[in-house]
Amino acid sequence: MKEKVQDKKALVLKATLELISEQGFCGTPVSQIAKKANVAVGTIYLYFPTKEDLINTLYIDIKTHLAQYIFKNYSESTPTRESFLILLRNIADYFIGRPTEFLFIEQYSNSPLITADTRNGGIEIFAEVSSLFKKAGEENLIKELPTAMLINIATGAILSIVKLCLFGNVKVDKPTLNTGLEAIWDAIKR
Amino acid sequence: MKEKVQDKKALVLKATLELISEQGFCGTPVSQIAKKANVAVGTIYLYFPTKEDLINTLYIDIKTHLAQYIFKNYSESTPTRESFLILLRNIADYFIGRPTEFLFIEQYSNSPLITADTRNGGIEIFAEVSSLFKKAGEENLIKELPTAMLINIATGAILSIVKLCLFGNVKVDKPTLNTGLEAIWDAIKR
Amino acid sequence: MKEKVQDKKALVLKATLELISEQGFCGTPVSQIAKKANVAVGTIYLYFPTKEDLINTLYIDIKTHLAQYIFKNYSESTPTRESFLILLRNIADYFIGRPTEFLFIEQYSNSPLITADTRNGGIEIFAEVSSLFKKAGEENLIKELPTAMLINIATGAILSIVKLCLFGNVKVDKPTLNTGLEAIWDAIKR
Amino acid sequence: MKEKVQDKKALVLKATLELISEQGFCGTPVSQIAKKANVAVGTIYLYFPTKEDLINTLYIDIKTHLAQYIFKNYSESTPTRESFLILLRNIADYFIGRPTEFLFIEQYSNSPLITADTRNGGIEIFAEVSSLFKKAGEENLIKELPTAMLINIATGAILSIVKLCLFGNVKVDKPTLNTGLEAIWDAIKR
DNA sequence: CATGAATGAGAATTCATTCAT
DNA sequence: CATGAATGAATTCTCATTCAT
Repeated sequence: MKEKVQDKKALVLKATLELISEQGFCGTPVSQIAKKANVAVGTIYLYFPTKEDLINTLYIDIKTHLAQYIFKNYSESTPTRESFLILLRNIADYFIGRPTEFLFIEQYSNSPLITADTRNGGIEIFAEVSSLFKKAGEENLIKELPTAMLINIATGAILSIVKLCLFGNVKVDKPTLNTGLEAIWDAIKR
Repeated sequence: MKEKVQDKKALVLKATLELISEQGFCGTPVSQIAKKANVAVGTIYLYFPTKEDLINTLYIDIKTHLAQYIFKNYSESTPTRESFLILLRNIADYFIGRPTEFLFIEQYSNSPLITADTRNGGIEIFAEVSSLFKKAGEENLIKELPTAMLINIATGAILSIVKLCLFGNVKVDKPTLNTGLEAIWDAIKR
Repeated sequence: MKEKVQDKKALVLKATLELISEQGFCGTPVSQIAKKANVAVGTIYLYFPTKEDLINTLYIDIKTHLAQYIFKNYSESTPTRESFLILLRNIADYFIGRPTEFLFIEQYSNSPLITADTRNGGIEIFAEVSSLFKKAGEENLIKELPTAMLINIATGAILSIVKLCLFGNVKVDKPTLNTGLEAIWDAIKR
Repeated sequence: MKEKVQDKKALVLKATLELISEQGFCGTPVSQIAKKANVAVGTIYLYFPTKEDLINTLYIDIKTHLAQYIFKNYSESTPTRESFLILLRNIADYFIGRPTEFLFIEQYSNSPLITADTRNGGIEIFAEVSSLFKKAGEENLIKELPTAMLINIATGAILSIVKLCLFGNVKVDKPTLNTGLEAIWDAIKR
């Protein structure tokens, strides 16, 4: 019974993700989402007060999911550089395996449709990542730049690499990708 | 008389840019654009067949403008690394001075609203940049990675730095920014 | 067990009355009635085939209740004028003590939502009142006007007085009210 | 040009009045109003921000129109009783010639759809009528009751008489109507 | 060229009603 | 009897686009 409910909600979110990342927010009527989710239009409004709410929930869900994924195989005891590369690789893996999620995030993280609450809400990756940078700083491994800037350089670069892997004209093989990740480290390291 | 025409067209594009980057495409009716541009609704359709066309034109305009701006102070004879840094700095300068353009590009470069033609059209930066990378490759200065990947790393990083400068919580001063740009070079360089 | 049933039905009718007289028919969803009545939506449809039926039942209920109330302290043997004033006072008392019922009646007695059946149905006050007017006529006490007109003058006036008492800016005290009722008699009397 | 505009607005109001007084507010979709007014749906929203606004405008319009009509043949110099009867007759005439307006007013003057602003807004009849009652009071012609109560008695009665004329089973001829109006005076007079 | 009133297709949202539990 | 999740028809309202002036 309880599973059924989660079922419908999840079906709606899945359909929304697929349609909206391909057609955009205004390009996809709620009716189409309903059809794709095999659900009545009214049912959507049973779980989400608004079409905008749907997209915000989706955003949070993906961010949360990503946050959990990012720390796979990650341990405080691992050497800093390696830790860093693991994080990068996890991000890459996550999105390369999920082109739709990637497109969605790329399109909507800067959209006015995403409320400030949503953008800042959800699980916090920042703290953990910051502590890694702090450790790296203490070990004199990285440049003397504001952590925020280092983080931005790294995330900007990694997402751009993912974009290349997913939609670029060239095929990126594993070793090339790895070298790419290491290049990001080179940007960060002292 | 010809200037007047260009005047109206430009006014419309300006209004569109400002409104759409703040409120999104579906969040801004054509009527609102008309009001902001001090122009009648019908006038807009004199210059642009479609609302979508408006946004696509805007996209091309900005890309073109950026392309011109990018090669300021750039010369083939300048040493490679310096050339590279000049390009990065130009990109940064361009967008830091134009937050609205930046927001617009961030939101719409991955949007289904931008047609394939538009995305690939306009003035070509790629050729010139590629030749710089080729030169750098011949000089053994950069990593043995596909040029596309190096470009993506660099552009991803630089845009992310711009985002930090424009909307981040920390203020980024000139020297910090410069060090950031150099960090990007570090990612690229062998 | 039977009482329980009546209980739920009554709860629903009570909630309907309160909500609908305040928010109007289209302003109050069945779901809201259910919530206010502490009952499931489906339960309402166990007792009433339709939302419209709900309002019609309510209308009949109130009319019936009023009809019973009207003849309090009324007796054929009482002098005509006094009888008349008793009826007026009973109507006033009934509604002044029941603002919600009053609002409901005022709003819906002329509404197309109330079916002809409902409007004419229920307990008949008319017969008894008519016979009072007939008696008054025979006693040469009242004007030579169609009974219907006399009745309309009286009911129009009394309901309007009630409205003043309930929602007017001035407070109406007992003696004033009584004088008002007597004024209505003055309209009727020869 | 300007007339055309007023034309459309007026057409919409007329259609609204006719449909809504017969079918009720929720019984008449905006689309139906548009059809009856020979106007596109969007046009309605060009003049009225909301369906509710439509009904409120209508209410004000009718009240204003009535207010103008009420003082036909009315003059301060006319003897008080006659003045009073003229007012009553004007009200009767107005509504007997406009059954639809009457139905509308009866249905909506107590409806929550009519905002407080609307109910209290528009042209003020009250002042003029009050001064008539004041004069009557000074002439010792009327009962010592709050003016508000006298007014309510009179208006309640006259509207109820109108209802009888319009929808009652008996036909009311001119002399009968006049006697009815005089009966209302009897209620008021000392 | 410029205008902006008019259009009506299409979108988001609501809500009376049903029915499986 | 009671429930309330699910439905989808119907409704309000928006807005891109047109066209007569």
